Amino acid sequence: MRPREFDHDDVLRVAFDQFWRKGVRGTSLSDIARDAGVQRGSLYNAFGSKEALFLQAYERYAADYLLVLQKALGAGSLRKRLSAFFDLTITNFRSGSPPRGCPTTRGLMELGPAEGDGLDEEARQAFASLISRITALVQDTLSAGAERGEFSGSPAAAALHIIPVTRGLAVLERAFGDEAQLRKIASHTIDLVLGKGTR
Amino acid sequence: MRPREFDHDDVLRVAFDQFWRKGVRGTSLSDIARDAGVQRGSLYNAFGSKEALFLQAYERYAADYLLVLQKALGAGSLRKRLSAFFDLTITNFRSGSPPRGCPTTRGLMELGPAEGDGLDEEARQAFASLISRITALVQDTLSAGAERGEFSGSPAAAALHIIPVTRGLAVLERAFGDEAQLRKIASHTIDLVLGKGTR
DNA sequence: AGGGTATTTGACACGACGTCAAGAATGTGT
DNA sequence: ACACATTCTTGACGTCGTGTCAAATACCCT
Repeated sequence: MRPREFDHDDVLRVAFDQFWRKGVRGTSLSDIARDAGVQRGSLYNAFGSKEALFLQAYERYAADYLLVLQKALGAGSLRKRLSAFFDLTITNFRSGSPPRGCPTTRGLMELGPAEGDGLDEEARQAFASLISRITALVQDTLSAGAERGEFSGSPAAAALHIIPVTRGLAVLERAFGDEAQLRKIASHTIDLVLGKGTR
Repeated sequence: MRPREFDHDDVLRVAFDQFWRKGVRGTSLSDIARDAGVQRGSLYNAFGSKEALFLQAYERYAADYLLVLQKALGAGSLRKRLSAFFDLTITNFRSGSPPRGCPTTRGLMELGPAEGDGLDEEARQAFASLISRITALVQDTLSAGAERGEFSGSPAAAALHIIPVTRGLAVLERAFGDEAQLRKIASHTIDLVLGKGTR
């Protein structure tokens, strides 16, 4: 066996950085190869295809991101936890300059189920999986809050409400790029869920 | 002058149908040309570029969609109007088989601000414009409801809350394809905004 | 009828994805 | 120590998509 001349994880990191900044369709394997100091053909040999490379890079990101979220949601009052959740969400897709947006949301729209290529069903599942896990995390947080008397509604219903808001924030970020607006919506949503509504 | 051999609007309709089903990046001008019975070069001559063609087709869609929305939001109690709004939203991106999703959300992620090409700022503006107009429409609906005593909160704040939810629904539609879930979230959001929260 | 003008048409350049065969470098068995 | 098998690397190739250009074409107008 001939050994690899590059580090598998390094390539994954370089690749995801590009995918995040320029989108999957907007990033060519030549770009990644140049940036990683690897020949394009080696990428095909090691990962199989552009989509497979993206998926591996994305799974890495998703696992890391979940850990960060989990840590941030583990302390403080329920309000503080929800606040931290939204803050992390917004900070995540306002990172970089220009802001890189939400890779999950963007990926879903770029690679999700398409007519013809039945291939990207696997991609859809990867994105859906991260969203599901985040939903579960938020729901657990709400449940814990309910047990401590900080919340008196249905954790499942509330989580099912919070998640689409965060997905919507990702869309609005890209449409308007107005971080203050995002934070306003986030804080308003927390108020609504916790019971200090628009009334 | 030599007259056009095809109908400008026909091409726009055919093009948007393809863009909607397969995404902008996933639709080639050859596809559109074949489907419209036009030579590819003629499209470049008439519209300039793929993105310009998409933008014209999208503006047509946006104008039509706004009219439909406006009509649907014009009658009934506030609750009925909001319900009609969400229903139309969901029905819109559950249309077709497989469901075509939300062209605005997908377009934003496919064509929004990207590193390098400063060109698609125009596209971003088109998407943002539709979202803004829908926001204004919802806000007006809430204001009218407030005057009639059906709502006692801030129309601006409530609209700013409802819109990201609809954007989030577009994302979840693509991630899970579960229409029942979307409708559940919608009805829950109405309850929250109108004051029957999770409490 | 004829000239000007815009449209059509096909060829071309370029870049991207993906495949393939041939070359190169290492571990392994004798 | 040497040869072999196995994997990685490298460059060439095919295909498809975007966009440009010049030549051919068909119509309107005078």
